[in-house]
Amino acid sequence: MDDPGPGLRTVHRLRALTVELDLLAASFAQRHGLHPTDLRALIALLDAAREGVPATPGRLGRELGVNSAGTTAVLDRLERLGLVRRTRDPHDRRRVLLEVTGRAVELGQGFFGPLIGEVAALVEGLSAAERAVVEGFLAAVREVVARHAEGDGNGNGNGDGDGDGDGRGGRDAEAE
Amino acid sequence: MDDPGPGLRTVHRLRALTVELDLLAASFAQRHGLHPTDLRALIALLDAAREGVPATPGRLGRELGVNSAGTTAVLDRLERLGLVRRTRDPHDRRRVLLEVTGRAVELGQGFFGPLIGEVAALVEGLSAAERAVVEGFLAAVREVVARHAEGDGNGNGNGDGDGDGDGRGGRDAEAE
DNA sequence: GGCAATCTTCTCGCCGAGCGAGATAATATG
DNA sequence: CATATTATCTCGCTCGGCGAGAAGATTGCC
Repeated sequence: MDDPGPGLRTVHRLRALTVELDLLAASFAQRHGLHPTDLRALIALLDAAREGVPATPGRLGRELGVNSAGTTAVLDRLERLGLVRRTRDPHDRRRVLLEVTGRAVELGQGFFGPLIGEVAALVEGLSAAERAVVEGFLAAVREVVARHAEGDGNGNGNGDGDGDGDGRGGRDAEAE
Repeated sequence: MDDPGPGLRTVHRLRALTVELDLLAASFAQRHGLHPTDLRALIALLDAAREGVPATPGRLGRELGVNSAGTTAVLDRLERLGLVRRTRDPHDRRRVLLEVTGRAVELGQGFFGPLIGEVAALVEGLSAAERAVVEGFLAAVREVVARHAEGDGNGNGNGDGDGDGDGRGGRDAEAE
């Protein structure tokens, strides 16, 4: 029962949150006859649709970290469930374009909707300053995680005390 | 593109963060010959060890949402890798106690160490007030997520939570 | 134009993670 | 002491995901 510093305590809280979210996603997926990967794929496709990025099997597979064969299987399942439709790209007929159906959007809403609503309400109950703190924190953490994810192939030599010292520098690195 | 309210933007950021964390965990696992479930199991076991909670296959399986057969398989793999050791509980000899080896601790440090260090530093660079805001936000979100997880028909009583302090609540869900 | 290199997706065969059912051993309960 | 309960493990099976490679389309080079 050590008492870690406030930093560690917060880290721990954050991790607990992600665990909770994962469990929720897994149980939701199972309840709808989906596998965790299917749900991840669906989310990626919904995101792409929302952002207007054309979705293809290749891109999806890369995002999911799944083989092309596996990607085909995922899409077969999603298509069989009526959540995704495959159409050939008229401009490059090697490609297949993926479009999510209305049903997929509904499903996504069913999963995220209430959750998003509550959390959003929670955020909107904060003052502007508080909100800025939270957003800055999230963006900063994500930036850290992304950096670690990149230096993945080898022994990342980052234990060297990057020294950041005060972690409040410029964040909001990028848009998603 | 569309500009959702500040609430939605924050939600989106949070989700992006969890996705990033998942990918990192997956790639780390793969790099070490582990499966995602193995890594989750290892983390759960390390947590239990840190908190002084006795770890058993049954409890682990419940936390992971995995069958008893699957749990045995997970433990076989971890044991073969020299990360976990099984010993019979002398007080209740049906039980098997799980202890993580030093190697497992090292592995955990290798994964979380640098990340935790940076994020912790980041948190400690915040003022006390800002820290309170962040912690409050994380706790509130987690509470919301946990509530939804309950209503999701998933009976797994993962009360792990923040880890320091509360622990054995005793409210295990076996509503099924 | 024709031929080769390249890209995208899908098919096939296989491995193994995780499930259901049931076996086995130890502990509680009457 | 017999019986129910708890904890873990074994067996057989399904099916998600991987590697290899085929098939169709495009681009580049001569």
